[in-house]
Amino acid sequence: MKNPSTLVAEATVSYIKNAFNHDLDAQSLTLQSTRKDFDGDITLVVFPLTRITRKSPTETANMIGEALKANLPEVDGFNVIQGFLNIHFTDYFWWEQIQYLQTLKDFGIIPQRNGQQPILVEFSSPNTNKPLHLGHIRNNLLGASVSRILSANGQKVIKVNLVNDRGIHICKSMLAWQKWGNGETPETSGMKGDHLVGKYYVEFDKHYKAEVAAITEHGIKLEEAEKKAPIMLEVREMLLKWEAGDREIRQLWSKMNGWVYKGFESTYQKMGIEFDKIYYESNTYLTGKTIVAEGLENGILAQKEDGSVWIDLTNDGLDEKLLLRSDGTSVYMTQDLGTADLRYGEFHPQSMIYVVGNEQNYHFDVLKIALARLNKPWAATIRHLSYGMVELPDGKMKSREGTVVDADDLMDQMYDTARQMTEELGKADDMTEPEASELYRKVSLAALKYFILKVDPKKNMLFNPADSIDFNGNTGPFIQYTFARIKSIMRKIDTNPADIKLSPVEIGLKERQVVRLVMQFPQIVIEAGKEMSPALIANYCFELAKEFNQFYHDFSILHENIAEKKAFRIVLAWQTSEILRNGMSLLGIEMPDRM
RNA sequence: GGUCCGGUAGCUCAGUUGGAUAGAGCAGCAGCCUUCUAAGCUGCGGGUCGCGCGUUCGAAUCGCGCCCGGAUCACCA
Repeated sequence: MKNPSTLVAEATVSYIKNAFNHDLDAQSLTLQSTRKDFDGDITLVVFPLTRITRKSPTETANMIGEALKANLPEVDGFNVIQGFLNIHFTDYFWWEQIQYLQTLKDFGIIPQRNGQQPILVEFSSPNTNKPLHLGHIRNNLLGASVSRILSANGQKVIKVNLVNDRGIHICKSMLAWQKWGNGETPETSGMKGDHLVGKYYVEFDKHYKAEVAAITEHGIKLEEAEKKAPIMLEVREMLLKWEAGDREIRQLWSKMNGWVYKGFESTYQKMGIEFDKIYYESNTYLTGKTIVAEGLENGILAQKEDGSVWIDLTNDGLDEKLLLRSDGTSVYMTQDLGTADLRYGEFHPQSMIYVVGNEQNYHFDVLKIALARLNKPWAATIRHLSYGMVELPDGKMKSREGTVVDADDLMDQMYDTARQMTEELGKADDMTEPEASELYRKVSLAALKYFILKVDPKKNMLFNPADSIDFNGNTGPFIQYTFARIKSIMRKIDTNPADIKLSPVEIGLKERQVVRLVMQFPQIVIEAGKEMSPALIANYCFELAKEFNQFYHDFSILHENIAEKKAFRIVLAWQTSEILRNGMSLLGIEMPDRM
């Protein structure tokens, strides 16, 4: 079934061909949805065409309008305002669209195509020295949502997580626990494992800062003091022991990481995040070295006198970049080269997407070029989904300064707010306790997820802990509420909306607005996939919900006297709810049947 | 300093390949529940789209130059 813009575009092209013997590219036409304050469904901007017609914009628009009306049975009228041709489609056309939708399942969602290479999406990628915070939430929600959106575009998606489980920062919490932990465990302390480990990371920093301060008082420079602080020397030694495979250290490492994983697992579960495959840096960090060694052999890379290995990217407008330290240990870039190569070998994906903050844009520029130089042609398929920081009113979150918004705390707070608000409104009065708590969970998560995902990924966004996330207006709960209202109507009828027989009806202005929006959904899904932007889905869902609410307010569905109209409205409402459910599920948001 | 990203209403954000009078939400004010759920709907006020020049029928959108904010340019990750 053709959509209105395609119909208009094709008819316009053939008219221009017939009347002016001019070949026009359908793509070059500017077609847009007619603005609300004008009468019509789709608008053709005719200014660019006046060069061909050699007539005024108004004349041109009128000519095309007449031609469309004559040649397209779907078009029953038009008006021209200053070079804008507003085309009006018949009620029957829109009615037919809805009738057609009735026969479809999951309109706008493209089923997975067979025989395709998968797309790999890496996201989350936490460090095991502290619990997840709001920044991680944005990362996780984006990664999960983009994965769903790509799936909805017919792709096979593999979600991977790369856990940064080793390194000096991990040793810091280990050392602090060793020194001051008194054998404290999640069980004895009653603390979630990741929070407990995070506590010792902060503890380390506290002692470290004190030591540095003490040293600088003796007139020693800060830079030197930072290197010489005894606790820092100790932690470096611990890292060496770890790399040497020291039994005791490895055991401590496994134990504390185990606590963290258990903690992460519960946070992920609350958030509704899951992965197809989890990589651990401790298992992959060595493989990058092999690639670097090969590059050295082939003369692609250069070794300096001290033994460090570099790649020269000055020809690409970048700098020289270190790939191996002089002591032979690997850096972040080294292991990323290795992990990428491993993954490519394992899945042969058509594309590898990395959901990583924009602070690492440079890193990914280097990664792509470095891999290409090292004869990995698939480097070109790497895409960095770079997203902006989540900022607090007084600037960036800093874990060491305790200004982070903790993921678990935030979700708990949201849950409490949802409960409080629901109770105030009396919405859960006739629900059982499990039903009610399930509702609080869905509503609070919707508020949080929507709040984050509605913002264009590449932009920084602000979170103000003082005024908590809204449940009214442009929010997740607003859309859920619209859905729940429709569900309530559906409970009152005894037929399955899919089975309702429709006959042609007159379609009112408000209904028409809803129908037009409904029909746009597939295009939005495609666009969101191309742009890797859940925000497009979020904004669309809001618009649809708002439009439906206006219709709902102005007209009755179940009390409509004319049977054909009533049937049409029921089906339209049902379609709206299906699209809201499918759209929101692309954001990882669940819809409650009642609220 | 080099590179990249951003600057739209008091606040948080939309604004498609350049198109009509720049839109929502929140906050403020004023209304709407004997009728399908008021977490809703309606109305009002609120703007030098950072600044300037240019490109053209037309610029928040494209180009150039400046101003402001952020990120990054580590033998950190």
